[in-house]
Amino acid sequence: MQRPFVHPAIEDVTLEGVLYALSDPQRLEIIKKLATGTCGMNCSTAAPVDMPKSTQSHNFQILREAGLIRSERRGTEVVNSLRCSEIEKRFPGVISAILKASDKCKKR
Amino acid sequence: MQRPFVHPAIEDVTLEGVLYALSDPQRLEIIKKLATGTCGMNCSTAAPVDMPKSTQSHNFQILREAGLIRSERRGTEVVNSLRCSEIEKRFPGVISAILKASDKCKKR
DNA sequence: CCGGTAGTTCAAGATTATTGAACTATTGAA
DNA sequence: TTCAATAGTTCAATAATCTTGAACTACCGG
Repeated sequence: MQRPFVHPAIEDVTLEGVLYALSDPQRLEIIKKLATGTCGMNCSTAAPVDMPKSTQSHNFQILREAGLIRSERRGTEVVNSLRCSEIEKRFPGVISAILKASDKCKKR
Repeated sequence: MQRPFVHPAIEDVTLEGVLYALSDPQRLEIIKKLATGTCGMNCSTAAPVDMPKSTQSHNFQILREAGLIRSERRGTEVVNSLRCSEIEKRFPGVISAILKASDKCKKR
């Protein structure tokens, strides 16, 4: 068996951790993509196309440990889903404002 | 004369840069302290007491380049003030929600 | 001109990020 | 059940950043 995923309890989620996790453009892209779909998404689907797999793993780990996503193994893949509603309760307005603002920054 | 400070135009301020700047607990402290006062504040006053001066300079530079503060030399000191109203216009709700949430995280 | 105050710059060591390569786990098919 | 393919993980090495003491610059008051 593989090492199980660790998810922080919502009360252990820190604002700094959340902000840090979202401060990377590629990680923010992942969150935005997860936010579009209603159900979970595997890593390769949620990540930007050009992201190497090892970088994927690393970034998903950061998002997970920040408390932004929940990851579950389903056979050969990992299904990731947002914990936005929890975080919205803990830090009202933070995630929603960031997601709204992120559309304004479409650079490429 | 010393190197003059560089401030990004508000339209060049990026969400990622703002989030990254605020993701450091000590930098967030600086912003919160600046937010309490109505007028500007010099670096040593705004920074946490135990922060070495060179670290101060570095952190203020990051805040400045992220677009969060404006710095002006006034004789021997540097007066720093928030650019929150500009940023609030550019990224509505982001800064205000973060500042509100940051009170919830009083750990130490 | 001197001493003190406020910050800056530099350099070196310590963290952290990035990613190719090798590996593990699971599934579906022959 | 063995094989190959798929989806991620782990490791290791390099690259990029952060942290901070020490030396330096700039300004002010006397």
